[in-house]
Amino acid sequence: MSPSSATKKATTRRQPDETRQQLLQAAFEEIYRRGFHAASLDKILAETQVTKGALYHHFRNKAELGYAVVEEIIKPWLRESWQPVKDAEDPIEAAIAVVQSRFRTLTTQQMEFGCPFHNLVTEMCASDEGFRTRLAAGLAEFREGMERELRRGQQNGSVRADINVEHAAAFFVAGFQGTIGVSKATRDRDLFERSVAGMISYLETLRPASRKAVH
Amino acid sequence: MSPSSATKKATTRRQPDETRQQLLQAAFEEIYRRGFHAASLDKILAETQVTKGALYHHFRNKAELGYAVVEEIIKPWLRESWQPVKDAEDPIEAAIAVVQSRFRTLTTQQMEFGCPFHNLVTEMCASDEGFRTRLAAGLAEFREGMERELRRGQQNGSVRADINVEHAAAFFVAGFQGTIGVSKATRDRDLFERSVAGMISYLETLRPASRKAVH
DNA sequence: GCGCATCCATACTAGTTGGTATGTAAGCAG
DNA sequence: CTGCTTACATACCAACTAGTATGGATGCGC
Repeated sequence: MSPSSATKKATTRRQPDETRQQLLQAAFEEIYRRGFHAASLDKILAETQVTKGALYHHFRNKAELGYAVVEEIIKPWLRESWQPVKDAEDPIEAAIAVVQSRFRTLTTQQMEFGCPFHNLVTEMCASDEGFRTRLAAGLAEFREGMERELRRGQQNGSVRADINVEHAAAFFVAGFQGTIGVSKATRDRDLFERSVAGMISYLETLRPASRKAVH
Repeated sequence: MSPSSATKKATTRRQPDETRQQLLQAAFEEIYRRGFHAASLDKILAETQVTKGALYHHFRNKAELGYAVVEEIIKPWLRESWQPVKDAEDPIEAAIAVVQSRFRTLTTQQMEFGCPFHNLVTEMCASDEGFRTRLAAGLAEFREGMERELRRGQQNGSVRADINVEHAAAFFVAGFQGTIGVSKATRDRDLFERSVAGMISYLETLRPASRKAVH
């Protein structure tokens, strides 16, 4: 609009990669806030100042845009979040740290809108196979990573040898998703903290008795 | 359709209560399967053979219809599901039984569409305060009931005295919601079972050592 | 400079949505 | 039977949706 705020309108040059990234980012925000169905392409275009022709040049349809958001934004973010657990020698300790960090840095807005990954799982998996397979793969990656780390922990003695890592990993993933999901309804920070405390207590039960309450 | 199955078209009489119930039931099904946003009033009307005038006579708008579904169908169902825990002298035992029963009776369709309560929490809480307050109240009822029962269990010795019941109840509710939510994406019955097993293991840790592995 | 694929802009459409305006028939009170 | 409220029925609409048709500009290979 204003000649001074020249983004790419003024430079008149074409930057397809940047255009695509802008669309992805705006689509992520819109989907995160309103859900995929309610997300409006027109709103995304208005936000990015990109035209419909450009959008449909980069993405075949709305679903493909959503898939790209999952693959290129949400999944990498999920991987990054749990990276610390992979690098730690004590996976339980690291998992607790990630959970606590997530709680401490949780903004009001994040509590309001929940987890972008989990939101899409709930909304889209039943009606769209393209979303379902991609999201299921993301969950599997998360869960299998947790399994691996728990096994590693069993070998180095930081995780009890008698627990079933498959059960524990599956329930941990579910408990984490559920904790954020529930807090979305209550918007009660204290309640969220209690659930987190419950989860941490659970994680503690996975450690050998000798190591309990170390942190 | 068939003249024998005369509902209210043939009897030409007016049955407002029944009409309302039909609408609620059909709305529940539609919302459960497609989510609230994607749920189409026209589809609900086509399903029930009720006209738009009738619908808007009974409900002011789509949101009010949704609220009524929550209050009159979903919440009572939630209460009923966990009733056994309230009547049992060993709440952990009872909770495990409910969870296991829920797993055993889970249909393919239920795994596909998830938990109607949790679906609405995820989809609507951020954008609609009417839904949020109602759903938060339902969750609070569930959680507080669990707290009560755990406290009672502490008194009669079926629950460890040193656990924090507020933490445990909050995490249990979250873990349960999360378990069903995750299974919606994976559609993997074995994985769901693993998560349930993980949850049961967690519940076991809430019992006194003397009572462990009783069931 | 020429040709061509990539990249984007504008205008438009068909379909669906929730919601409303208006009319009418049932059924109870009197 | 009269009158009024409840309970519907029909027709319609404005808003919005994703998606498309088409035209033009950019920029790179040659």
